[in-house]
Order: sequence, then structure tokens, then C-alpha cells
Amino acid sequence: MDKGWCLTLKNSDPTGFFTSKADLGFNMNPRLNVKEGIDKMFPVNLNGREEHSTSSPADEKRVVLGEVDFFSDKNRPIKDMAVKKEDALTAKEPDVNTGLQLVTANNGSDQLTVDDGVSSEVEDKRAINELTQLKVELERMNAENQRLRGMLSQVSSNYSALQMHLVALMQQQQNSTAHDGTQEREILDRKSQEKKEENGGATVQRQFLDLGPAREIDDLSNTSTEERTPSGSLTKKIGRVESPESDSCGPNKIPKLNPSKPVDQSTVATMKKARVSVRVRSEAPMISDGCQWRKYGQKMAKGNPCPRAYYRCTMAVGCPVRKQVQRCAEDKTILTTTYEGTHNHPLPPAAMAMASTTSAAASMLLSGSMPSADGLMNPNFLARTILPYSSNMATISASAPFPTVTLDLTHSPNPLQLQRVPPTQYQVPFPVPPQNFVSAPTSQMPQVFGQAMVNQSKFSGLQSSQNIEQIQPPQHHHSFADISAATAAITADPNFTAALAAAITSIMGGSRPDIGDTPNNNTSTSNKSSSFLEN
DNA sequence: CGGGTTTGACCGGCGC
DNA sequence: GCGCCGGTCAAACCCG
Repeated sequence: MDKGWCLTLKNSDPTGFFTSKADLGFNMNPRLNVKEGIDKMFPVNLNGREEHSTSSPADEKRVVLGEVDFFSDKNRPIKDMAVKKEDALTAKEPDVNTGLQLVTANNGSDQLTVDDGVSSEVEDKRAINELTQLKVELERMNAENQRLRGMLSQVSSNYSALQMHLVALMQQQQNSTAHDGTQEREILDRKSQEKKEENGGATVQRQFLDLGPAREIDDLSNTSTEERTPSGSLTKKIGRVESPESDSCGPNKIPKLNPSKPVDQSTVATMKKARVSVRVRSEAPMISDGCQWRKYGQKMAKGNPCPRAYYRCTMAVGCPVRKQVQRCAEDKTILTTTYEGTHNHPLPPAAMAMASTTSAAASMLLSGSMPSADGLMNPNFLARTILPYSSNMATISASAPFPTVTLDLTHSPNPLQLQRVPPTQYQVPFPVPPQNFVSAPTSQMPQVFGQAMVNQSKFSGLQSSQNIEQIQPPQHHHSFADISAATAAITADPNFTAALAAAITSIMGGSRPDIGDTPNNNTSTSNKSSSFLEN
């Protein structure tokens, strides 16, 4: 026992008062047996120091036990003797019989500490108080958890609504295009249909071929970013990257395309080469992206003690999508997942977000502009176009053997940055009512991508974003500033950030980890990463 | 027994 | 041509 009660005495001989418990006239429980005289007691350590700092406003830390009547054996009341909190205390040895300890304040007043049942009871009381506080805190956190779950659910439902809306818009645009009788569109549609027949339903590659007129991309670039390629145009330069495998047509190769569209051919060839890397902090061996993967190899990469694992998608026979998973050599908590290729099959909702994310990023990489003269694309292009809130999240490199987009989710965006973003930079509005709309920066990326590149869409990410905005102007910008503080707090934990990003990525696909993201949608090695919400 | 993982072999690109 | 390296294959192995 290293704590006790401090009584304050003044102009008296305290040693004469408290030689024993009997002398005190009570059993150290001031609430039960004290007669009169003391109105305040507060706990101190046995070394005579107040538990609270004597230099801080510690009045609130004093334990006021109410009116206490006390008479010593000399019939002298001890009352109103509270020591000033700024007075330092010096201690004397506690009485071996009573546990009382006389301490002397600098102002000359004496104080007495009690080491017995009183302190125990007070400690119990304090423990109870702490427990109560913890319970309150726990309840608050549970409520917060429920609220966040509700937000995620809302975002999920909003995404579903938007997805349906987008499909409707696509159909509407297709109809209007057909009615316009645009020759080019008809040709594209016809060729698209031919490709579908030719590829046995593998239509996904066509998505990236129907990128639409370069004018649309260029127009969007005018509204999304002032940074353009040195040539001043974002006109497609697809075909600069010629692949020696462009004419291959193996089971994992891109089907050979109509020679009448050399641009498409090179685009498809490059699409296979284009890669999207996602960096997250995760202890799990692999992030959960909703797809089924089969590991087909593992290699030790040069310069990294961590092995690189190779996976291929097994959700459909012949799906060309592959991914590499490797931990960062510098920070092994960072997991880098590199996706390559495009799924040739329908995706489950849980996999839609990540797949569309990577597809959109790759599509932007290829359609927005290919590497500029210096071989390195402006790293802010994608970031400012699709990730207006987190320009530091995306880097694009075309100097590598394959053009690669890296989405770095290991850093939480600066919430202040969110508030500074002018409304005109919000690329993707939300056609659902805003009252319950919530979006966090970490969820913005999957949501934007998820909407921009729905798997069966024939729009590029740029087009879909633009089209939607034309129909439904942005109107929910205040939500971002409102939640930025909470977002900052949430994303302060890097692990949670990564988990949140992964989870939202999954959730944005239409399922929640607790109801829809079954192990069947993941490899056996990735199941661990989906349970963070329960933590 | 089927599906997934492991792991050494193999292949092709690339630089010297 | 040779070696390095990234990527893939496939037999062996593991596991439920």
C-alpha cells in the first residue's frame, strides 16, 4: 500500500493526535465514524506527495468526502485545514501502528496520511470510477463502431444505386447513339459485337478499346487538371509501347484483334503490360480483393529479402489476370499487390471495386497519355483526375518495363487538403440523396474507380465520370469537410487505414465483410485481412 | 480425391 | 554467347 489519506493540521501537534486509530476516534472511514472537524481529505502517496501535481490545478482531483466531524483526544477540532495545492510536501516516516504519516507543507501546516482501510476503500472507489469511465468509453466506442458500420452500409447502398444508375445511363447513351446514326459509333458497336463473338464472350478487353473520342478525354483534362503533357494534349498515344507479345494468342494471351484497328491491337497488348500496384499496410499475406486466386509461383526478387508470390485469377478458365504480391523490403508491413490484365468474366460485387480500380487506373494510364518525352508520366495526372483528395496516393511510372500505376494507400490523406479542394475538382458526383452520404478519403478511391469502371461498362473512367457530372452536378461537397476531422482520427492508425481501405474496397463492391465477403471470394491465404471490423 | 501450395526447372528478355 | 533476372510451368506435396 503506497497511498493514504492526507489530513491537514494547523498549529497543533499532530503526533500527539494520531498515535493510534483509537486516538483518531474513528476507524479511518470518515464517512462512518468521524464526528466533526474535517471537510476535505485527499489521497497522497506514502512518500508524502500529493497524488495530483502540486503545481497543477488539482482541486478537481481532491476527493471531497463531505462534511466530516472529528475531534481528537485533545478535543481540538481539525477543520478547514486544507493545504494549498501549490505547497510542496515533505514526508516523515509513517507510524508503524496506525499507518499514519505526517507530512509537512511548506506553508508550515502539517498533513497526515493514512495507510489502511480508508485508502483501500478510496482506491476501490477510484477503481470503480475508472471502471465506470471505461464502460462509458466502451459504450461510446461501440456506438461509434455502429455508426461507422452504418456509414459503410450507406456507402455500399449508395454505390449500388449509382451502379444501377450508371447502367441505365449506359443503355440510354447507347440508344441515343444509335438514334444519332453516328457512323463511327455504329462501326465501333459493330466491331465490338464482332469482338464479342470472336472472343467467345470475352468482352472486357473491348472496354478499354472504346475509350471514345480523344476530345472527351481532352475536355475532361481541362476541367480536372491544369497539368498536361508537354505536348499540350492528352490525345491518346496508344501504340507507342509495342509489345513483342502482341501477336500471341495463347490461353493467357490477349486474343488477336481485328487488324483494321491497329490502335486497338496495340492497346490490348499494352493493357496486358499495364500494371497497377496497390500498396497497403497489412499483416495478412494477401489483401482481400474479392477474387479467387491460385498461386502458381514464388520467386526471390533481387533486392528484396521477401519472396514475390505469383497468383492468377481462377474465377474463370483462361482469365488472364495475374497479380504479384510482395512485401516492401524497407517496411515489411507494407504489402504491394501488382495487378496485370483484365478479367474476362463477370465479377462478384466484392471483387468489382478492386478490379474496376485497377482497370480504370490502367485504362487511364494508357488512354490519358502515354509516357511523355522524359519517360515518366506526370504523376499528378491520375491523382488529380481520379483522386482529387489524395494527390499523393497515386504515382505513375512508365519508365519501368511495363507502365505501372501505383496506388499508395499506406498514407492517410491530409484532411486539410480535403477542405481546400474546390468543388470544381470533384469529379464524381453521387446521384443519391446526400443526407446520409458519407465518404472518407480512403474510400474515395475505390468508390470513384468502382463507379468509373464497372466491369461491363463501355465507358472509360474519364467518360463515365464526365457523363455523370453532366447529368448530376456535384452537390455534396460539404460532407467531406464535415467528416474530415473524424477521418483524420480514423486514419491516424496506419494499420487501420490499410484495413479500412481494403475493407471499403471490398464493401464498395456491394458486400460487407460480415455478410458478403465469404472465403469463397478469396484465396485461403487472404481470409485474415477481412476481419478488421470486428477488432 | 480434388484443389491449392511449394519449389526446382525451364524459358525468354536483356545487358554486357 | 553468356549470365542474370523475372516470370512461368509442372511435378511433388499438402490438406481438408
